[in-house]
Amino acid sequence: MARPLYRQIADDLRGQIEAGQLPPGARLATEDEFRTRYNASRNTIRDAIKWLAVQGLVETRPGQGTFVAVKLEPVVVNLGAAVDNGAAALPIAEVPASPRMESSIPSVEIQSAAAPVAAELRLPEGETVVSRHQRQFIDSTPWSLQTTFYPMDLVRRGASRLLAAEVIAEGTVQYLRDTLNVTQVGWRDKLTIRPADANEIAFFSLPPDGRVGIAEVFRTAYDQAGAPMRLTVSVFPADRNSFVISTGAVPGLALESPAPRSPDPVGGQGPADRTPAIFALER
Amino acid sequence: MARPLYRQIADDLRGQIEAGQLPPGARLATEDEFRTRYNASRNTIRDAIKWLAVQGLVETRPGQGTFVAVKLEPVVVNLGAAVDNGAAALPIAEVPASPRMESSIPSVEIQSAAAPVAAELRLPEGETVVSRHQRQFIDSTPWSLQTTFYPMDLVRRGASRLLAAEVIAEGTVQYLRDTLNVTQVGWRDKLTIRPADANEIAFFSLPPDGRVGIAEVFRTAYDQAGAPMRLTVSVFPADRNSFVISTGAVPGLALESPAPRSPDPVGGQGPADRTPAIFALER
DNA sequence: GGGTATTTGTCCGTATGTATT
DNA sequence: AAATACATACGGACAAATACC
Repeated sequence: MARPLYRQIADDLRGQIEAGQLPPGARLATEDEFRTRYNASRNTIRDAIKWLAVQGLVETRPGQGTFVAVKLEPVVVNLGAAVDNGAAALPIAEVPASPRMESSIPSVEIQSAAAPVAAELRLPEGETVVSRHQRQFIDSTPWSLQTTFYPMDLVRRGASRLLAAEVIAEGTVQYLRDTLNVTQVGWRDKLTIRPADANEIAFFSLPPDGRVGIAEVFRTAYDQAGAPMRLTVSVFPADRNSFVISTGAVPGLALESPAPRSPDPVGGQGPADRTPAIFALER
Repeated sequence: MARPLYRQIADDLRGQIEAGQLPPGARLATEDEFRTRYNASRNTIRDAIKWLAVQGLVETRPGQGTFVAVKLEPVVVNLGAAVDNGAAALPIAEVPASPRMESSIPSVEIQSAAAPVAAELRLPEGETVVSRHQRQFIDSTPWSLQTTFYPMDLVRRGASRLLAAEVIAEGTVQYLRDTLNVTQVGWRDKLTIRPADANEIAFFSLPPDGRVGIAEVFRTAYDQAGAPMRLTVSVFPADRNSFVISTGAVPGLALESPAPRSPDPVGGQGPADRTPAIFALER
């Protein structure tokens, strides 16, 4: 047996899909039709289709049939300088009006820091932290889950509004600078891909077999003393998001050629704390 | 039927794995043992194991058994300012000596630009480009595939060494500045997750069912005129790499507190063109 | 190297359940 | 309610990969 039969069938179907004979959204033949077409048993046909399904090439819908997967237009998430440099400095073209992002009211919890959180905030494991969790939507469809952790010490020193389950209108970066003279001078983003958990599968309506990965962004922000002041963890379904980082002088996404970005010291202005990433649809 | 039997079995096994009863690397019982333990048919047991395998929780090895997957230590890929700002400015701790990266000799091709390449380089589709492809290894294990595209115009104007199938020792950024006075002033990285293709599965020795995604980084670099001068596409298996982006003043990964990064205008120094990402092992 | 036992992989057939039209 | 189509579950047989003697 050179290649297993179900793989030969899968490869044949893959060829038809990639050649465009079966465009995205098209319905494939039924399992029974394939059974006679390929002279194979139904289970073998199902193995072939499952093979393609795991790779995200097709999806099956009970009672309806099997369909060529539609490629999702990726949402572009900006990480790095172009974003948090202050909204005023952004070329307007990078913030289109059409897609509207909404955030849920934050839910606030007092937690003991798990190991990854403690490590990023340089706290002993188990230390008390404030967690502010929000769900984010684009055009009412779930887009990301976001949790920000603050050391409890900030609250003790007077930043009591971190405990309020409501949006801090001026942004927590501004609030912490006004209240405690704690200024955000930079941050580090770490992006990792990992399998989705049950919560994420439910919130994002992902296929239940967990084949769609999750992009998890840890944003650790530092104050003027070089100490971590917050950790924001954002998660996005990996199949519908891209992440862009601009460094140095980069022309805008739009047509005009902007002036090279002046290398201002990066301050904490802007809405960096409310949304760790400004987004833009592409194409 | 509340939940399908194979899912109940899978959930039971998942619980044992997450509770640590079955540590990473441990061998699970054989299908036959599970068959009696759960009083189910072999195919049902296999469905349960396949469900876990798609999620990367276990892996099966013919003739040997089923094993709890070992989580790979992620390699950290730096994107953004900290890297291309010039190697001399890097805290030494970020470039550990232990893991050694090797690159293959570049293979050079003259190609007609596919749509994504043409779009990034702002060329008409089908325009001629030079492609320089390299395979990269860490400690002799495959780590990334990298292809850089240059507009053919650069060669016509005199950068003929782009056609040589050999490493350009001083770096192509330096070479293009010396030869054509084309200076790299910035770049944009775009990271996308997509399924692995057959080539990538073979090179990286990924599980053949394509459940491991690929992180694809498009780095478009711009010259002093704001025109794209090169496009580097790097691909990494998504299950064993993290990506970090530092913005503003960020303390080094090590213990010492470095001086806040001075906002120098970003030049094209350093090995940015040979390796689009400097790496560091973490933990 | 060869042979054998073990274990997973492939393939078939059948019956019944569940979701959708 | 009926028909259609995929999902679950069982059974069996043989192939292929691995380990061990």
